[in-house]
Amino acid sequence: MAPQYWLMKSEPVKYSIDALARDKVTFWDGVRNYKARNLMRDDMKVGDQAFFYHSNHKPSAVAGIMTIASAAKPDPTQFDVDNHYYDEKSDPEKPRWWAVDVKFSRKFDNPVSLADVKADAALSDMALVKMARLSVQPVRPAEWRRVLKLAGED
DNA sequence: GCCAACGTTGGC
DNA sequence: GCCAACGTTGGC
Repeated sequence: MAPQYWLMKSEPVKYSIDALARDKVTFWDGVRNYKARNLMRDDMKVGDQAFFYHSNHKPSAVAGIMTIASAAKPDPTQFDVDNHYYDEKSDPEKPRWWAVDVKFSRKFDNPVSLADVKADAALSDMALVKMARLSVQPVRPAEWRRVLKLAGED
Protein backbone atom coordinates (compact mmCIF):
# COMPACT_ATOMS: atom_id res chain seq x y z
CA MET A 1 0.00 0.00 0.00
CA ALA A 2 1.18 3.51 -0.81
CA PRO A 3 2.42 5.59 2.11
CA GLN A 4 -0.30 7.51 3.81
CA TYR A 5 -0.30 11.06 5.02
CA TRP A 6 -1.17 12.47 8.41
CA LEU A 7 -1.23 15.67 10.42
CA MET A 8 -0.23 15.69 14.07
CA LYS A 9 -0.64 18.64 16.40
CA SER A 10 1.55 19.86 19.20
CA GLU A 11 1.63 23.11 21.08
CA PRO A 12 5.14 24.45 20.39
CA VAL A 13 5.36 25.67 23.98
CA LYS A 14 5.21 21.99 24.96
CA TYR A 15 7.01 20.40 22.02
CA SER A 16 7.98 22.18 18.81
CA ILE A 17 9.38 21.16 15.46
CA ASP A 18 12.69 22.68 16.58
CA ALA A 19 12.68 20.28 19.52
CA LEU A 20 12.10 17.42 17.09
CA ALA A 21 14.87 18.67 14.82
CA ARG A 22 17.15 18.54 17.87
CA ASP A 23 15.93 15.13 19.11
CA LYS A 24 15.67 13.57 15.63
CA VAL A 25 13.14 11.01 16.91
CA THR A 26 10.47 11.31 19.59
CA PHE A 27 7.62 9.25 20.98
CA TRP A 28 4.33 11.04 20.37
CA ASP A 29 2.97 10.48 23.87
CA GLY A 30 0.12 12.15 25.70
CA VAL A 31 -2.63 11.58 23.15
CA ARG A 32 -5.86 10.98 25.10
CA ASN A 33 -8.45 11.00 22.36
CA TYR A 34 -9.79 7.70 21.04
CA LYS A 35 -10.01 8.68 17.38
CA ALA A 36 -6.47 9.97 17.43
CA ARG A 37 -5.32 6.83 19.22
CA ASN A 38 -7.06 4.54 16.76
CA LEU A 39 -5.38 6.24 13.82
CA MET A 40 -1.95 5.84 15.39
CA ARG A 41 -2.54 2.30 16.62
CA ASP A 42 -4.46 0.83 13.70
CA ASP A 43 -3.77 2.86 10.57
CA MET A 44 -0.28 4.35 10.68
CA LYS A 45 2.55 2.48 9.02
CA VAL A 46 6.29 2.94 9.34
CA GLY A 47 7.35 5.23 6.49
CA ASP A 48 4.12 7.21 6.36
CA GLN A 49 4.63 10.95 6.37
CA ALA A 50 3.00 13.47 8.68
CA PHE A 51 2.76 17.21 8.90
CA PHE A 52 3.92 18.67 12.20
CA TYR A 53 1.27 21.27 13.12
CA HIS A 54 1.89 23.95 15.71
CA SER A 55 -1.39 24.52 17.56
CA ASN A 56 -2.16 27.32 19.99
CA HIS A 57 0.50 29.44 18.36
CA LYS A 58 0.77 32.82 16.67
CA PRO A 59 -0.03 31.90 14.07
CA SER A 60 -0.98 28.24 14.32
CA ALA A 61 0.59 26.60 11.29
CA VAL A 62 1.85 23.52 9.50
CA ALA A 63 5.52 23.81 10.43
CA GLY A 64 7.18 20.90 8.66
CA ILE A 65 7.28 17.20 7.95
CA MET A 66 8.11 14.08 9.91
CA THR A 67 8.08 10.36 9.21
CA ILE A 68 6.32 7.65 11.17
CA ALA A 69 9.21 5.64 12.62
CA SER A 70 7.59 2.80 14.60
CA ALA A 71 4.45 0.81 15.01
CA ALA A 72 2.24 1.93 17.89
CA LYS A 73 3.45 1.11 21.40
CA PRO A 74 1.71 1.53 24.77
CA ASP A 75 2.20 5.05 26.11
CA PRO A 76 4.08 4.65 29.44
CA THR A 77 2.85 7.99 30.74
CA GLN A 78 -0.59 6.44 31.31
CA PHE A 79 0.87 4.28 34.13
CA ASP A 80 2.99 6.99 35.76
CA VAL A 81 1.05 8.44 38.70
CA ASP A 82 3.23 11.53 38.71
CA ASN A 83 2.68 12.23 35.03
CA HIS A 84 0.16 14.75 33.76
CA TYR A 85 -1.17 12.08 31.39
CA TYR A 86 -1.64 9.39 34.05
CA ASP A 87 -4.85 7.38 33.53
CA GLU A 88 -5.90 5.36 36.57
CA LYS A 89 -8.41 3.43 34.51
CA SER A 90 -5.86 2.01 32.11
CA ASP A 91 -4.91 -1.62 32.78
CA PRO A 92 -1.22 -2.48 32.16
CA GLU A 93 -2.40 -5.85 30.82
CA LYS A 94 -4.57 -4.03 28.33
CA PRO A 95 -3.21 -0.51 27.78
CA ARG A 96 -5.72 2.07 26.72
CA TRP A 97 -3.35 4.61 25.15
CA TRP A 98 -0.90 4.00 22.32
CA ALA A 99 1.42 6.16 20.26
CA VAL A 100 4.13 5.97 17.61
CA ASP A 101 7.70 7.19 17.20
CA VAL A 102 8.13 10.03 14.73
CA LYS A 103 11.33 11.07 13.01
CA PHE A 104 12.22 14.61 11.94
CA SER A 105 12.22 15.10 8.20
CA ARG A 106 12.27 18.83 7.57
CA LYS A 107 11.08 22.22 8.72
CA PHE A 108 9.35 24.59 6.32
CA ASP A 109 10.98 27.94 5.61
CA ASN A 110 7.45 29.22 5.07
CA PRO A 111 4.97 27.60 7.49
CA VAL A 112 1.42 27.28 6.19
CA SER A 113 -0.88 29.01 8.66
CA LEU A 114 -4.38 27.92 9.54
CA ALA A 115 -5.59 31.14 7.90
CA ASP A 116 -3.76 30.10 4.70
CA VAL A 117 -5.43 26.69 4.83
CA LYS A 118 -8.88 28.18 5.44
CA ALA A 119 -8.40 30.67 2.60
CA ASP A 120 -7.52 27.95 0.09
CA ALA A 121 -10.52 26.49 -1.72
CA ALA A 122 -8.65 23.24 -2.45
CA LEU A 123 -8.21 22.66 1.29
CA SER A 124 -11.73 23.42 2.45
CA ASP A 125 -12.44 19.76 3.28
CA MET A 126 -9.25 19.21 5.29
CA ALA A 127 -9.82 17.62 8.67
CA LEU A 128 -7.84 20.52 10.10
CA VAL A 129 -10.82 22.71 9.18
CA LYS A 130 -13.63 20.18 9.53
CA MET A 131 -12.51 18.42 12.70
CA ALA A 132 -10.72 21.23 14.45
CA ARG A 133 -10.17 19.44 17.73
CA LEU A 134 -8.75 16.16 16.44
CA SER A 135 -5.03 16.13 17.24
CA VAL A 136 -4.04 13.28 14.90
CA GLN A 137 -5.80 13.25 11.56
CA PRO A 138 -5.52 11.84 8.04
CA VAL A 139 -4.50 14.04 5.10
CA ARG A 140 -5.53 13.23 1.54
CA PRO A 141 -2.71 13.01 -1.06
CA ALA A 142 -4.08 16.02 -2.95
CA GLU A 143 -4.19 18.00 0.29
CA TRP A 144 -0.65 16.94 1.13
CA ARG A 145 0.62 18.19 -2.24
CA ARG A 146 -1.35 21.42 -1.95
CA VAL A 147 0.03 22.26 1.48
CA LEU A 148 3.56 21.58 0.20
CA LYS A 149 2.90 23.96 -2.66
CA LEU A 150 1.66 26.68 -0.31
CA ALA A 151 4.82 26.17 1.74
CA GLY A 152 6.91 26.63 -1.39
CA GLU A 153 8.29 23.12 -0.93
CA ASP A 154 7.19 21.48 -4.16
C1' DG B 1 -29.20 4.13 25.85
C1' DC B 2 -30.18 8.98 26.67
C1' DC B 3 -28.60 13.21 27.83
C1' DA B 4 -27.08 16.85 31.19
C1' DA B 5 -23.03 18.25 33.27
C1' DC B 6 -18.48 18.74 32.90
C1' DG B 7 -13.74 19.02 30.97
C1' DT B 8 -10.58 19.98 27.18
C1' DT B 9 -8.94 21.79 22.82
C1' DG B 10 -7.56 25.38 20.44
C1' DG B 11 -8.86 29.61 17.59
C1' DC B 12 -9.30 34.23 18.25
C1' DG C 1 -8.73 35.27 28.69
C1' DC C 2 -12.95 33.98 26.46
C1' DC C 3 -15.75 30.71 24.72
C1' DA C 4 -17.52 27.50 20.91
C1' DA C 5 -17.17 22.92 19.68
C1' DC C 6 -17.24 18.63 21.02
C1' DG C 7 -15.59 14.47 23.59
C1' DT C 8 -16.32 11.99 28.06
C1' DT C 9 -18.63 10.70 32.26
C1' DG C 10 -22.15 9.22 35.08
C1' DG C 11 -27.02 9.26 36.78
C1' DC C 12 -31.17 7.42 35.64
